[in-house]
This record gives sequence, C-alpha cells and structure tokens, in this order.
Amino acid sequence: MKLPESFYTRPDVVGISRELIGKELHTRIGDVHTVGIIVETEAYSGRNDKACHAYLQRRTKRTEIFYQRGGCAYVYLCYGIHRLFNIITNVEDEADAILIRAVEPLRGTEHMLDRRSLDKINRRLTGGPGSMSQAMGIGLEHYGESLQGDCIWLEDAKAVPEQNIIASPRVGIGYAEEDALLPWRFRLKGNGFTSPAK
DNA sequence: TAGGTGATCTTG
DNA sequence: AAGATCACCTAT
Repeated sequence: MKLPESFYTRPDVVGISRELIGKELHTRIGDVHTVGIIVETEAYSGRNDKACHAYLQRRTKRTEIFYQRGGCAYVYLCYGIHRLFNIITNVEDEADAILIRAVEPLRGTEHMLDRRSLDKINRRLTGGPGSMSQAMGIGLEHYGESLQGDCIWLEDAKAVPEQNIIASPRVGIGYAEEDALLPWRFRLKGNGFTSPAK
C-alpha cells in the first residue's frame, strides 16, 4: 500500500520526518524494482528555516516544486556531483521538504550494487544522500514526480519505537546561522547505514 | 582532511 | 557575465 497523499500534506514537517524512519522507499526504474528502509532524514521548513532552499518563500526555477501540494519529489544537484532526493510536504504554497539521507537495502540489492559499482553491501552502498539516490536509481529526471505514481513511492512498515530514533542537528548547513542548531535530523538508532554516531 | 565538480543564484 | 556558493563523497 502506497502512503496516501494525506500523509504528505500535513503541516508538521519535523514530525513527518521522524515518522519516515522505518518506512519503505520503493523505486521502479524501467523494469528494476528496488526497496530500502529509510533510516536517516532531515526536515527543511520554508517558513522559518534559513537552511531551506525555499526560505522566506524564495521562488526560483529550482524551488518551484516546493509550492505544490505535498507528496512529490524534489531532486537537485549538489556540489556538481550528487543528486539529492527530497520529499515535498505540507499544503500548496507552504514550502517544506524532507531530505532522505540514508536507507537500508531491502530488495533489489544486486541492482543497487550495480548502479554504485560496488561488490559488497555496506554503508557505502546507500549511506549518505548522494549514494542513496544513486543506488535507488533516482536522478534529476524525477524532479516533480508524484509519489502516487509507479516510479517512486513510499510504503508503510512496522512502526519504530520512539526511543529508537535519535534527533540531532543537521549537517553541512553552517550558513543557516542559529537554524543550524535545530535538531531536525533523525536517525534509526544503531543502524549501520546511517552516518557515524557523534 | 582536502579537493573535485557543475548547476544555481546573486551581484555588478 | 562572472564568481561565490553548496543539504557530499572519495581517497590519501
């Protein structure tokens, strides 16, 4: 069962980011179906978060998608190399997004290894947003894609107990000043595919 | 721990 | 039109 649009259109982007831990991320690229369990996310809020690309309703070609109703993909190129996959949330004109930073491989691992040119399953395969996207076959062509379609979607899974989720500050956003301290990054405790514990 | 990489955005 | 910036990864 795909998570319905109503899951994404809620206003609490931080709460949704926490709920995403443990859910299944599916992609079907051509005939290849791959699945990963989401183990690390970060929340970005357009209204009051300097780290968000759409901070203060900033509108550019790249951020257009933020203003759509929640439940679609925001993919962009970072450092000229990495494709970063985000999920747009909240209602129309409220610009929130969730960066998916890491998954634990569940199905189609041989295709993930192939896409990453690796031969062993470890954190290098799907840990870190750039690696995760590459392993799942997500690219810039998926910008704006609906998560109700047959290309990228999420499915519910066994709930993760609250005490197994670690909240901490986000990484790589020093320019966001005081907002860089917000504990808006969520990780599944003890999972080997997330960033190393601090 | 340093450097590569290129689209996007801002400034002049 | 040019230059600074950037939510990262990999290898020494």
